[in-house]
Amino acid sequence: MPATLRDVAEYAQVSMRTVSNVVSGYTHVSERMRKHVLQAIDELGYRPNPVARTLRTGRTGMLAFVVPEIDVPYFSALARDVIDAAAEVGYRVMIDQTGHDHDHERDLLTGNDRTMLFDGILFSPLVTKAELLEMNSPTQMPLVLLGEHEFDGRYDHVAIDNVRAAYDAVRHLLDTGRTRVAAIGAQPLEEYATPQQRTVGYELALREVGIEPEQRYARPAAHYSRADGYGAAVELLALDVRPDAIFCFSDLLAMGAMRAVFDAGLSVPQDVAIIGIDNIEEGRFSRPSLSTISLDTSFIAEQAIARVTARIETPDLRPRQIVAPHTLRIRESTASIER
Amino acid sequence: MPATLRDVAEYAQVSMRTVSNVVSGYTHVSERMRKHVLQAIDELGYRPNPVARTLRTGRTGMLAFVVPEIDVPYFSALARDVIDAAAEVGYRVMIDQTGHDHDHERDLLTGNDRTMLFDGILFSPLVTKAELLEMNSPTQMPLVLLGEHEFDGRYDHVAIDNVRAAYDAVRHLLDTGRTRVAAIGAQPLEEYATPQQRTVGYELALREVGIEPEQRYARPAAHYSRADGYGAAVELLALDVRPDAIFCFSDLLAMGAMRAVFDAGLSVPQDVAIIGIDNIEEGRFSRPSLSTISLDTSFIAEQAIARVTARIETPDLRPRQIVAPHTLRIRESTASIER
DNA sequence: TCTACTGTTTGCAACGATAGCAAAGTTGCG
DNA sequence: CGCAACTTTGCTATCGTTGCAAACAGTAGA
Repeated sequence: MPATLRDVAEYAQVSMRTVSNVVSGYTHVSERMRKHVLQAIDELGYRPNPVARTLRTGRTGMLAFVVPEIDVPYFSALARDVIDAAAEVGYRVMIDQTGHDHDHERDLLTGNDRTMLFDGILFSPLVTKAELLEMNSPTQMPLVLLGEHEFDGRYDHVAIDNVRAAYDAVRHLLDTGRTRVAAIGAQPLEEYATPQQRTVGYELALREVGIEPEQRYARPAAHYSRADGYGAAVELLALDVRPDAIFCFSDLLAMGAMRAVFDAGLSVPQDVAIIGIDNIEEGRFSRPSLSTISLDTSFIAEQAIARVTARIETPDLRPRQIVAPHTLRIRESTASIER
Repeated sequence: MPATLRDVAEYAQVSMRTVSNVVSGYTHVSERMRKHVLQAIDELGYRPNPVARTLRTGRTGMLAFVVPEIDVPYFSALARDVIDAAAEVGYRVMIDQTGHDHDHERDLLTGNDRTMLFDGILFSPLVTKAELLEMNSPTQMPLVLLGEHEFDGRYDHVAIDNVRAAYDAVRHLLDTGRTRVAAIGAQPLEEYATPQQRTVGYELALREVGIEPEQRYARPAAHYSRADGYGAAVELLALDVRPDAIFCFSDLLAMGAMRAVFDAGLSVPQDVAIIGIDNIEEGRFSRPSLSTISLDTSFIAEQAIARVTARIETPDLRPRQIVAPHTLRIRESTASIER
């Protein structure tokens, strides 16, 4: 049974209020009293109960970082930056994995769950646009969306310019002399904004050099996993006119695609160039190393934290859309080939 | 301002007590009344405040999964299984990254921090043995250690047999005809149990076939990262008598080591065989694919959850040490070579 | 010496939900 | 009609902490 504030007060022969003042660093406490109380605290091994404190103050000092799958390298890398950025401003971050579970996401947003344990939420959404719109309203929990951009201004967002990022990637492939550029990661459902936008960028770059996008070169991928990348690439390589480059919507897809190329007895980048998006560390050590679009995750994290903390202080801020920078990282997987 | 129990009671014209009975599924409530109250709850959008409930009942329904770095694939994969296993028994899991920060770990264990927000902790520790022993005592928070085994029976553990796992890995290298087997991952500080035990297994396997372990073939690694694996492998390859196999204490080290071998103009497995531990997905898609010791993470997760929930119910259980199975996964990186 | 003021300390209530208890009201059954 | 079982209620206490305002002490100025 841990010691409470009351125990300390009785033990030190002072009022609970004074003990509380000492604990929370209230200014008007004499040095003598402070010492006295601190000693009592120490002797009883007292620790403030954060639950009680939260009930009273309404603040938990914790943020939730919600992702579909924490074992996706991009998310875990981002999580790390988010945790660091939050620590800078005195918040702790708990990671919550929704696991492609719409119900779980809905619970979070509707406050069905333990949401009130957090002061704010950073959310990398999976659910559809329309659904999201109505959800957060009942709780009014400060919320910042990461990675999605196409919601109509009702929430704060931090994300890259997906159209531009895809354009830059494909443009790079074209610049190295490839002409049959395939894509992996398109989504049939139009509720998912990110793949939509990346598809737009992909087609834009192709058309700009006079190439009409071909339907059969655009393969869907359900989960942005290595396995999906592998499977999609196998299909692409089986086409009668094989692509000479593949733009993958994520590095993980690209890792799978690379392996599929090798298993087909072909070579990256000689036969097929490959580029991804995310700049995960795995791609720097792979063979060949993976060209990619690098997202500035620490920028994203810092902006998101700044935004959510601002909204905690001032709930009625106007929502802002923040665009994070991205840069092309050219590595071995898209090396130019002389013919 | 969210609705409270009192609001619901007033709105439905019933007592708070009755509302509480409905919410918590008390038996003696008529069907009519239940419907009536539920409707009021729905109309007001009432959600029980988990903080208040926790303060009253002492239960949060949440577990903390504490890891040094969430962006280490092994940890994020384990996190996933832990979350699933916990969901099975009605608990939610929050991931807490300590980031090699001893203070943070200490805070958690001493209850300095927000520990009381959780009913129990699953802990993949970083701190030294001696420190750990004293820490948890003040809080008595149910605690299960993952991945470490050498603490003297004061806590529940779930971990593989590290000596045996290392032995199996090295034995496999020897079986494929390699004789100069190096290791990456030893730790100079003896407080870290896992590397110690893996070193023991490594040396055991060597001696068993009459090879005396050489100091220069055992390289330390501070962080079990790709970069550390790369650096250590570069050093090994620069030796006048180059090793023909490398046993890495983690798959991540192995990925770095593989890249170092290629950068030195050599080949895996022809010139140097490489094996790791963890069986991360990355190693199934890498080129060559990585032989490894596979840990049964879902077993680890299930056992850990079973243990911590049991301890939540019955705090005075005798600590148990649970050994998780491991299996050798032979892939391309240790293929036999004919000479 | 008395007032004014700053600085310290305290008592009470409240945060929102739960639990125990006893009593009051309702219904069913013989 | 009376008794028992079932429902519903009001009241009060509790979890541990902090906000508010008042009370108290001590010192300086008039």
